Amino acid sequence: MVQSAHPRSPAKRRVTLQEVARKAGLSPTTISIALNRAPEDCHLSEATRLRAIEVAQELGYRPSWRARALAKKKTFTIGMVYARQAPFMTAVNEAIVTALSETLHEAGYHQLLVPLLGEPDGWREVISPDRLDGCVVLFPMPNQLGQILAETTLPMVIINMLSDLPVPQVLADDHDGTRQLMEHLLGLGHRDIAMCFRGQHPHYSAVHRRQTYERMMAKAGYADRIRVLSYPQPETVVEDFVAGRYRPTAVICHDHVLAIDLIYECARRGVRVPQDLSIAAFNDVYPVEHVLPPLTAVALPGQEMGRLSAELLLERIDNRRSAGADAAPNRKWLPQRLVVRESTAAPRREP
Amino acid sequence: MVQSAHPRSPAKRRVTLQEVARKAGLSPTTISIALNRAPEDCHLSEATRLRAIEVAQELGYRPSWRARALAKKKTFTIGMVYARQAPFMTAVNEAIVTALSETLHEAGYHQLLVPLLGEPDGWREVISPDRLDGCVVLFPMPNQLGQILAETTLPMVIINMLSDLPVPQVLADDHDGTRQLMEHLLGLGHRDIAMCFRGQHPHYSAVHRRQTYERMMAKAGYADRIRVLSYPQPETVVEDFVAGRYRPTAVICHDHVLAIDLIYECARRGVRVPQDLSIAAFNDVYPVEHVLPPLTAVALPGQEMGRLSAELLLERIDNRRSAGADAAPNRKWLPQRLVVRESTAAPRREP
DNA sequence: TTGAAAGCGCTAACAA
DNA sequence: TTGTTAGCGCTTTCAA
Repeated sequence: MVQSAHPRSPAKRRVTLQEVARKAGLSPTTISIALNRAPEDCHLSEATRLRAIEVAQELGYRPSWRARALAKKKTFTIGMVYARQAPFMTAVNEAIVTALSETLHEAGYHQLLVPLLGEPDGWREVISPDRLDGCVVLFPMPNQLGQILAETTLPMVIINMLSDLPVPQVLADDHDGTRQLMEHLLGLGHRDIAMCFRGQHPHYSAVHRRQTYERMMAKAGYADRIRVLSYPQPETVVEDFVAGRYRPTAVICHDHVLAIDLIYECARRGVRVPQDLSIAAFNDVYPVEHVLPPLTAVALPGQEMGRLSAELLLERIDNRRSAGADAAPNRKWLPQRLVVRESTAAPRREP
Repeated sequence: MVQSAHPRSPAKRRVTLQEVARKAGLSPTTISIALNRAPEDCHLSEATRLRAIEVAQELGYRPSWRARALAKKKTFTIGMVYARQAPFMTAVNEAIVTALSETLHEAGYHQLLVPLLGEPDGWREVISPDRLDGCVVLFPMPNQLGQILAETTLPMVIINMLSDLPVPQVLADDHDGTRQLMEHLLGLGHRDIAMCFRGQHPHYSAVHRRQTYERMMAKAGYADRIRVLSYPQPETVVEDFVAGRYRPTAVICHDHVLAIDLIYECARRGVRVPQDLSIAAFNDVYPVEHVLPPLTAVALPGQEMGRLSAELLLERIDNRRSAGADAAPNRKWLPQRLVVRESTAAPRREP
């Protein structure tokens, strides 16, 4: 059983353009053009074009990604830069990353995970035009990253963060989201509305939500009822409520985790939601719809943010517009959507 | 203010090895060796070695990742291969991916996202030794992927799935996890224990959990009380319970989403957990600890799975052992951990 | 101990 | 319309 040199695994050597060219009796250049250029703008005789394609097919030719990357100075790779652990799977980022994948895939790009591990010098190594064609920066952003981003010429887009860098920033319109939520609550007849945070948040969403909350309370004539709670433990809110120290009729939570903790603390202490207290949250992600009662929430436009980010990035990659090409930050505020569920209702009539 | 040719952006041309060599009065080869080899096994005079490093430093030399990839036939990139999946699965994958990132990072590797979008031919393009040094396959795996994996020589590891491919598979020991949970429930005095699935699951976890459940019920003398529920809607379980059609004292849910829906349906219908019914789940991920009552759950060893996968992969990349080098699947079963919380308790005494 | 030369496999400017 | 010639920037024999 002489198996002519390949016993079982034919040791699959790569077929190169050279070989296709030789076999076709054409030059590598010609093959390259025939294979890569669209029929219309490839100035080759139809005969040679087809012959090139045919021979390539016949030999099972597959272009070498590495060689192409070197020659074209392009890796068709976009870095997903993030500090937290695997945020690309995290609830809020999931929709963003999924939409990014889809849009980038259509354009022939892949995503490289760039978790900010180890020393900043290592970050610089990968956040570079040599390794990537562009990058997307996700929340949160460590301080030392700013310097690196400022120095590179790599095209980039910053998602869900405010930055002074002169690059596109895709953001959620929290002023409008909060306005919608406040209108909903005010419309139900609430006057004692509190806003609740867990600790400090330098994030723009915290600032904007708070600003609009306070502005709308004032505009509705309830300036004296403004209350921004910032407890380390959500239990405190319910304890105060039960003890009668502070009894709002509605609480807006800065995020879904907080709201879910609060809703369960209410259940535990016998505070009925929404009869005794309405609860609303930001971030319409699992499991806000699966708790009792299902939460009214403002949804981050994750899909739109992902798609727009990809488009902005691809646009400036195509235009060879690198970082620093813009004079100022270019901020895109995307609208949020209020999803009303059972956790908010009209307050009980005042005694 | 004559700024000697660079107004602000010095148009940063890349510094090459050639240039460093010229400036140092040495050859590119020497510089390359001085920079990349460890001092001990780089047979260069200490003087030249230091000179090379010094000049490289001085010129701000950074090796070209693309050129190196071409020359060394290595991209230091690992593909994360996954199909679009139920959102709740991402929570389970998060720990796995995070641990993978850390271990791979230490070894100098990055991760490329390989969502299985578009046509399988496109998948083959990227799941290739030209583009990647290895890949990790995550659950679930589309049928057409099997063929591609079987044909490539790319080193790989399959996570949380059973496959006939002769490659390493990192799995959770569901027999043991279920045993722990069953011992917990039987120890509490439960006899009418049901196991609940949402629809069909070809996944090994469903099979193993069920097998061990049935085996242990039988061994405890409750063979006649075995009940495997597979309702499309979890409400049905609670409806039956309330109507008295079937009243188990404990239910084991195949996943946390199901358990949370169930716990919530119980609250709605007035079934007290755990007094009337104990509920336990698989997958110890958010928010099982944040619901009322917090759920007893079996934790998938995500971190260990991620780390082991990375190690197995790196090992066979180093050994140049590619797919097909093994004769049979190499399955690693990692232990799960039972986390007891408040959703399980002793059943009420029988009337 | 150091360097010359030949790849790695493709693309792109320029000729023919 | 096709082919020639240089790169792309580094690594790696192998010779000096």
